[in-house]
Amino acid sequence: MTQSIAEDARQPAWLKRIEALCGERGLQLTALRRQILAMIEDGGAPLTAYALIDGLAKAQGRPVAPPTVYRTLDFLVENGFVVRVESRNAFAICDHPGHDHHGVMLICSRCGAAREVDDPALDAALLRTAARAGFRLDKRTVELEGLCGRCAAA
Amino acid sequence: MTQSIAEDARQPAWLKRIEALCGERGLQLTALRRQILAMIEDGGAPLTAYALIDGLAKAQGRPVAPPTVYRTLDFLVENGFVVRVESRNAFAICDHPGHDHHGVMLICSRCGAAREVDDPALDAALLRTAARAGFRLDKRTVELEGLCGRCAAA
DNA sequence: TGTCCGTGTGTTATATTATAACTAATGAGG
DNA sequence: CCTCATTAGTTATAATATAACACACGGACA
Repeated sequence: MTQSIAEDARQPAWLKRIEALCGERGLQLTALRRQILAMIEDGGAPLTAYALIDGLAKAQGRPVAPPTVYRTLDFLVENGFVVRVESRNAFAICDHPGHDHHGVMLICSRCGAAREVDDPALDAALLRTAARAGFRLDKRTVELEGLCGRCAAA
Repeated sequence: MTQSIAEDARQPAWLKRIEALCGERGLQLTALRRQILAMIEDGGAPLTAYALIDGLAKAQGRPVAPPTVYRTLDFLVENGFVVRVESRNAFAICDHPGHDHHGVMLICSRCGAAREVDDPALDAALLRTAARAGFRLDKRTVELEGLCGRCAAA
């Protein structure tokens, strides 16, 4: 209601993008969904469902049951706003929301940060690999673990 | 079971390979480890730890506690004889034991079968992606889900 | 105006996946 | 024989995830 123009203007790009997509698709970006998106974004690294459950409980001053968070994560993942990091049982903001995310997740084993990069050449290589094996590709999980530039320097 | 001596002599290639590696490295391929390898191989699809626990319990006629199986899986994975399929919380025989497995796992969403393929071109693409991001790569998790040739035909 | 319905959230209980910490058996080398 | 290292067994519990049902709320529309 009293949302100032200034605040509106400072809305991060990723959130604007997601709001636009929800508008287009008739999806509701509720308070809970926003809150969970914000927690994931702020985390600096992928967060587990239980980290979100705990954070949310703290923020709300009362316990939050797992299904509340898992359902919200399902929504966010299904709609491509969040990516599940399989090798960590964790969740990260998707850098290319809307598109089926063909991104590669680079996960630093030292600082825990995850960065999603999109690489058409790699993508093409994946498609060729699948095609050569006679495989009809639906979903990709590409997660690379190692040291990010910053941690490698240190 | 009609397991003949002839069959023994024809010990499957994967098992021979693993035995040889254990010999080289001074590792013990114990009965439990063999049994779990065999169960995974026979499964036709990656097996979860609890599927192994249940199968083993049935085979031995008495309960088997999780740590027994998880420890064995740790050994097999650490030594590159088995691969963990992250997107399924399951375990599959590694097709390239001994080498750090840079394989790609192709998982059929219909029949559940998983096939590991090695593709140098894809591997090179992964390395380039990591290098371009200033990332020192340690470990790869590449899992592609879709329909295998057989299931796609049906 | 009221009720029906779809969507989102809350609640309770439970299933599934995984590990910590300690004990016991076994076998190789002194 | 003793000692040590490795493997496996046992007990308890932690961490991750889902099923099933109840409640709230707002929009469609007779």
